[in-house]
Amino acid sequence: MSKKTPQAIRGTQDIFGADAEAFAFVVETFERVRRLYRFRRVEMPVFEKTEVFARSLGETTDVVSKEMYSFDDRGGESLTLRPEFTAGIARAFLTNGWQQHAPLKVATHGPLFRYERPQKGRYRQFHQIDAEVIGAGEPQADVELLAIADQLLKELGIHDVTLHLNTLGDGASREAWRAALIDYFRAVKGELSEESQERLEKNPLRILDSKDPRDKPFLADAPKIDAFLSEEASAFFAAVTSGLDAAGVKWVRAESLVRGLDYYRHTAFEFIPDEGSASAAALGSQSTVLGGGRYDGLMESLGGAPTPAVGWAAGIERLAMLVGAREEEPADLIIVVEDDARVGEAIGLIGDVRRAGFTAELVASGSPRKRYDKAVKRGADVILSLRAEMGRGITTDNPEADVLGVLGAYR
RNA sequence: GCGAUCAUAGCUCAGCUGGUUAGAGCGCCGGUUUGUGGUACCGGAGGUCGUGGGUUCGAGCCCCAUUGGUCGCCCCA
Repeated sequence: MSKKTPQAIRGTQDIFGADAEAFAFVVETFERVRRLYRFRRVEMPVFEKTEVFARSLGETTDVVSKEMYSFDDRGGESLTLRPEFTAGIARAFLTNGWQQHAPLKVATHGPLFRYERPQKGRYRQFHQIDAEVIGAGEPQADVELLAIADQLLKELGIHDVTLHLNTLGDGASREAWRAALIDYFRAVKGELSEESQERLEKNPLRILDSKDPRDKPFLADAPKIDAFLSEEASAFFAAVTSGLDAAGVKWVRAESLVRGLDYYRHTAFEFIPDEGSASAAALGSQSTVLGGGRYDGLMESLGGAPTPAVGWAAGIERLAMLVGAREEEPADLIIVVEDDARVGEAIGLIGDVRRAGFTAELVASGSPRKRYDKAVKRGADVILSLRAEMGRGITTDNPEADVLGVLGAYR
């Protein structure tokens, strides 16, 4: 490595070849499925004023307090590279008068940035697909949002992940549950892991997620959200689950599934690989492939009117890992110029072929004698070789290939 | 922020307990062979062994630091 060449930034990736094809397959499939459900495409800025994230995610969250790429621009304003989509979309909903379109179903995808230690399925610049339904307070919105997620995963060929579903209740239910959890765990604080002792102050719901063996004995008897649900909240959850059943979306109840961000209410969910499955092995410790929930409280934190909303996001890199490497498609035609005098002829011909809608590649460099072999290695339906002597220069394993029609005179 | 582990050619790796000019396969470039053919052979380019210090008569190999990769904790998609 030359001293003069700068290295790529830690946690960024240069995606190429079969991996890039897998990435593109995820995005293309998402675009197709999103149209099926009539989610509207939106393009969002990659950066926002820092307060957009600070206010919506909460100053104390890990994301805001230590994972954001924030900087002052030349005018002295603090800006931040988006660490997630939802806050920016909520801001746009308020500043652009998108209320008039409510309930608004939108979808987007693109890069996000988080200053974290990279590991399997986790990067500093990563990419997500994202779907949100804004201004819809009824459980049917949750159901539709989960149905699109479920169909997307199936169309990607991912069948060994399951929807883990929970409810956090409405604001009052959630607060009562939270208080009960704090009481419960505080009583045994000394026996909890260091992490959980800290979580007790910052984010007590997260203790339920703990993998530490010291915490495990206390988890089973911890207070359950179901005991604190208001009548409305529990009716809401029942409507979501029966809607999922009607839609044919398989799910399991996950009582310890919580969200780190405070703005979540009611439905919370993650699609997680089944234990022992190929997808579980492919993802390592980053088990969640798609996650989200209802965030009825968010708009108010940004100064808007109370607005119900649900959404999810999924990591494209993680989905691409489950899809597996995909080979680039071979060309319909490769033209090999074995005689440099015929390069002009080749350029004209390949233009005709491409305008006719076929994929075509030209091999006209390197040792003329090795060009044909190079073409064979790359692979194509049809290889046309232009040599010094005239004569048949076409080889194909597929005599029915449509591209042969364009090549009439060369047969 | 914490921990583990790795870093030799474009790629995948070898390099014995530290000992002369650092190797292989693949790939790349050129040539020969074959001549409708993913063949075989010959040759070539390409490495200050991630970087910087140190120990030693001598370091790719040992020590320290640093950067980066990989994996885990935290957190999260």
